[in-house]
Amino acid sequence: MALNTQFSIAVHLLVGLGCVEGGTTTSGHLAESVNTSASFVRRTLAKLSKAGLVETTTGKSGACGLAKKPERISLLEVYRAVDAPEAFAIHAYAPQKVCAVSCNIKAALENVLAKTQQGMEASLSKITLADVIADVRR
Amino acid sequence: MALNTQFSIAVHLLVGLGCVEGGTTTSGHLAESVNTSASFVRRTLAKLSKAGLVETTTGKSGACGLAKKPERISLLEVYRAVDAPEAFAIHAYAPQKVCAVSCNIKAALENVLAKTQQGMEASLSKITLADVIADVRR
DNA sequence: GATTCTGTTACGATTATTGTAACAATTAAA
DNA sequence: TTTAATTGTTACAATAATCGTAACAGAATC
Repeated sequence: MALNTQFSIAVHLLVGLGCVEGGTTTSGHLAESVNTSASFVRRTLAKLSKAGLVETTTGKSGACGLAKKPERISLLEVYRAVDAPEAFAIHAYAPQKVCAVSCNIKAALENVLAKTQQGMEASLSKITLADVIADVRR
Repeated sequence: MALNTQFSIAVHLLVGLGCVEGGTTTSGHLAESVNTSASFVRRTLAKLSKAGLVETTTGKSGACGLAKKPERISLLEVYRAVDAPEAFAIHAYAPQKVCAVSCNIKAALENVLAKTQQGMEASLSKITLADVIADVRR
């Protein structure tokens, strides 16, 4: 499997929960649909649960379901819930004192990252889970 | 070093080239400023060169310099030149025929990725290398 | 009390990225 | 003409991050 697919899988899981008969199912069934391990599903669901996007019940006949209507879940919330990686990473380095670029580039790159991140997040905030579900059903 | 720092390093290199006395320098000097290997610098510079952002001369007293004025280099060009990873990756999986979500989610996720990518790239396109250089000099 | 879930942790396998080294090609300088 | 210094490229090892697997505690139903 490719790397950094947490967000993608999280959306898949939520769409699954939004489409399933009765509105709830188990991590095992979700894992089949996503084709990954039940354990990874549970780890991801736990994050979504902590973020208030998913409700779970433990114990026998425990299950997972959406905590909110799909119309009220934006993909930005999902992105943040699974703490997916940022738009890009800034390289670590020991600034060379004699080099102005080396000393100041980090702050400048952080500005660039902030703007890039904002652009990406603005797009994510405009898409709701309901949009994705509608797209899947069509 | 953290992963996926290609874009960040590429910007660092270009800022270095934009600031250096005389406008040109060698991969060895750049590597010192970035604190990475000269070889990785050369690989990255080669991509930037193929994209027309950097000019290089080989041979003894070979060197690298910006191919265009910093005002005319957008960070989107840099991003594309180093083929940095996309905003997120879509997980690979074998669609389960009985599951509508599993069958259709991929296309829906591709739509999401396209929009997210657009948001990110729009932000990058608005920042020029000159902006970053000004930020470093300040 | 047994069963069947979730939540969590630990650890190994896998994969992608980065570092290192080597060498050919190129050009200036000696 | 030879030498030296540089880029461009490749191959491979080292490193780091992600993902899969397994195990187990806690919880709730049967």
